[in-house]
Amino acid sequence: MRIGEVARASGVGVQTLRFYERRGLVKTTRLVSGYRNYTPDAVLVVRFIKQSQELGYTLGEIKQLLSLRARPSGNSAEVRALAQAKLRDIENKIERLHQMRDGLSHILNACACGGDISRCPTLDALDHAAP
Amino acid sequence: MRIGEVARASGVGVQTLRFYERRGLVKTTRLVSGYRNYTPDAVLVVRFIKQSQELGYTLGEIKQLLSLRARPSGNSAEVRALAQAKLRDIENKIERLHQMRDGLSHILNACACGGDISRCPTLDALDHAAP
DNA sequence: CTTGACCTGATACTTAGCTATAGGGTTTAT
DNA sequence: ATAAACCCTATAGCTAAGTATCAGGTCAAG
Repeated sequence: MRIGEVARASGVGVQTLRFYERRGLVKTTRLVSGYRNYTPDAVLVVRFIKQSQELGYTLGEIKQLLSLRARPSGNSAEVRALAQAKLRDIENKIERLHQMRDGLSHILNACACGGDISRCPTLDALDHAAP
Repeated sequence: MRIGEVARASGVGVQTLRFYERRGLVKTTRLVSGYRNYTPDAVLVVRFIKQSQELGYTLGEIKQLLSLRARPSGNSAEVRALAQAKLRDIENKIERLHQMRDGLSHILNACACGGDISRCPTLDALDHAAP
């Protein structure tokens, strides 16, 4: 695939793809013309990058996550430790989102203010999301 | 509380607090001297901001989340709709994190590669996180 | 065999979210 | 009453992550 195709399929601009390549997030080969040649897998990688960014990861962290997928030969203990660390991190985020969700859904459902949030007596609910 | 106190208690710099005030995220009153006067609540707000950022929210979105807590008089239907939208957003994030977690924990546990990730046959696991 | 859509690298600009600096006023302890 | 530790505004600078522009090279269709 060429760069424009990948851009359309993954919903980013071509500049962004070149930028990701410079940052080592997406690999390409080159045609004789100099054109970048992407495998269809690149589309998945780019979508993964975008998803991860929305979940609060930086490009540096995402590069690490992608390296777990890239299967470096040897040194599997190190890779395993990284995967474990990332797993803990993800579970941490999930828990904090649960707290936010509970705070918000308290406002929306459990509270006895009859739908009128402006007169809700327990609106410190969101504070549970800020421990 | 004065700005330095709030900064220490919430783990950010005083510049950051002044910046948050300009962006309308943290309210203050002023002493005759011109010094900012914070309520202890500001510490919770700042921590909430930091937590939310790590979960992928921008300051603009966080301002909206905080407005749910600020109890604007009247117009509760609008506030309720916003809360509902944010709730959906949070549940969406939780789901995507679950997918990432499952992909990663597959690598770490369920896979029959005996701990050697570099020879794991099903390492497209992470792709499930990139739908 | 040229036109238009595509690609190249290099460079510069933009936005978000801070962070630092300059030049000064306030408060508190000695 | 003065030094240290705090505060003020204003302005400038920084990093991350793009986004735009320039001056060209490539390729498929007509």
